[in-house]
Amino acid sequence: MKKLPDKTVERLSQYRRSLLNCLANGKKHIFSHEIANLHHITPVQVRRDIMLIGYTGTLRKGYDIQELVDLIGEIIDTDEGQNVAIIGIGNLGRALVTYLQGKRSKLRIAAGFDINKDKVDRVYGGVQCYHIDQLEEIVKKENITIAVITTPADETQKISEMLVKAGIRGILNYTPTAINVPDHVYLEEYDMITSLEKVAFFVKKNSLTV
Amino acid sequence: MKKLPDKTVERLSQYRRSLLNCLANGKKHIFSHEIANLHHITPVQVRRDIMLIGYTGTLRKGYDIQELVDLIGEIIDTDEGQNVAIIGIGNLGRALVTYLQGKRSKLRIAAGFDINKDKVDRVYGGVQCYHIDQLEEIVKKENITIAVITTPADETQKISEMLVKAGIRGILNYTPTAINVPDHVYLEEYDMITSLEKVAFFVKKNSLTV
DNA sequence: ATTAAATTGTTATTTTATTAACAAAATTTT
DNA sequence: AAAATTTTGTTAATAAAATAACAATTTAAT
Repeated sequence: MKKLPDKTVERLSQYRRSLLNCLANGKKHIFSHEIANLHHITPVQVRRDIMLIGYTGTLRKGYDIQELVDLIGEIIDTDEGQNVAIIGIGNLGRALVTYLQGKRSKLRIAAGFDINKDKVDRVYGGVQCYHIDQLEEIVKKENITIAVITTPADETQKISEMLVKAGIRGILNYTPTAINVPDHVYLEEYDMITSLEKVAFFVKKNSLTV
Repeated sequence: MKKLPDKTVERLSQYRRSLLNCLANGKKHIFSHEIANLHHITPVQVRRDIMLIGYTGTLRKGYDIQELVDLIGEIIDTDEGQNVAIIGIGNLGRALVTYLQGKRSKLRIAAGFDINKDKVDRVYGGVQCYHIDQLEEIVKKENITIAVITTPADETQKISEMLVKAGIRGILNYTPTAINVPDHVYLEEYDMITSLEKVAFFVKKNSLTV
């Protein structure tokens, strides 16, 4: 398979979620424009994404939802699934646990980590919380490959070094501080304040031009 | 001012945050490559962004941090600031309140909304929580222009219609369900599960090719 | 005083992502 | 049975974003 564009990967994940929804409602087939409407994008983009993963629908009947879901699964997921650690069991960490629960995903939150003694050794939404010092040990034991950093504090770079050392292969960083990781670790960063300021900017701009 | 690219707006917000940090540490000037290092991007991109907002540094001395911060503020912020509502005072909503506190931002979280009777009329991190039925009333009273949807549930489209009706001009949607809004409302959507699945995909891919 | 190094600002190029265009085939309508 | 419509798959065109290239200029080094 040729290299999938970043954005296509993101959209495939989203398609799958709404396709699972359709399946749950007893729907069997779907047209590109239906998928497009669910994600307010164009039907062409949907067809192009689907083309890129080598699936073909049937003319005038659309795509077989189950087949498409399965294929997206083959592309995105690993057979055994992947284990995720949440670093920082604050509000955001707990929100993530909630969001993932019941999503019959191949991603399993296998552990949480914190420095707060009150949180360590407790269970949050079914996730055991360990002290950050146990990181390496637990990452090995639970075969964790992915970490989500949700600490509001500014220890981020230090934490990321611990993660890399422990053998983590992908990091999703929700901290406002950007971090540096070696090439073999995939890094995705997202900053909520920036998103909010972006919305604010475009609201301001629209107000001016209207 | 010519139209700023989306991505430039995002980066300006991020630059400002680290520049404020520098200021707090007593730093007065900064080079493009220093800013670049803080955000692991290239110096060219930094210079280009700064060029687009019409600021010029001094050769061999870099950019005056205070001036740059002020200019970014002029571009992103409004003079009076903007008021934000959080829809859904769950974990994610509370995380946002925490993240914004003490960030001396022009964005003020003016109200929270929920349907849970236990949450209504309480104060979370300094933010008063109202029942969702009071939305229109409070939005007018507090002059709220921006809403962040952080409900995990699937009432999203209905909520977004309420927001539009109440006069909201920009929405940041953290729900996994995409929503439709009229053209005059700016919409930004972000899906945490998708980000996580994206990381998982690239971790898998790297494992295969290495 | 000359040369070398560092740094900005800007234009040009390349890459990535989106949208448009359209042929091919299945179905429906006339 | 022929024509019209719908829908896919794919190539071509456009737009957006990132990177490279490089002139201009200041400072530092020789």
